[in-house]
Amino acid sequence: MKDYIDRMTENQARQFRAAVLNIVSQIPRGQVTTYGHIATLAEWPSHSRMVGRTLRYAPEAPDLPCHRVVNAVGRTAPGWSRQRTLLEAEGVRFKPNGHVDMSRHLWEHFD
DNA sequence: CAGATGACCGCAG
DNA sequence: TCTGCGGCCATCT
Repeated sequence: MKDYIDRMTENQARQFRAAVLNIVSQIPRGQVTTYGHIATLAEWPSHSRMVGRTLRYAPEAPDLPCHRVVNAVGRTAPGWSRQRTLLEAEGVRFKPNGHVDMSRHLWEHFD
């Protein structure tokens, strides 16, 4: 049982952000992954919210496919309708409820 | 320094 | 399938 919380030092926060950007840059075209999964791959589980923050305030780099990141149920980022357009252009299918068909496009970072 | 916020998550109901 | 709620934790007010 966890009776205390590990807090990030500034240096760890820097590495965390770098790891997030690195992971996102590896998402294959036509596939998506989740904030929580990225946090886990970055070795900081439970920091899914920080992943979202990192991407929201990250500089819009052309080589950073942050549009391939959705939440656990496949919902796209609020206030960014263009994300769906970008994904559909890659062949990503959306279900009638407006969510990405995760069973078909979820990227698990297989090596 | 206390309370609110969010590109989140998972479990009920 | 959808909504609500509690938990989460760095930031913001």
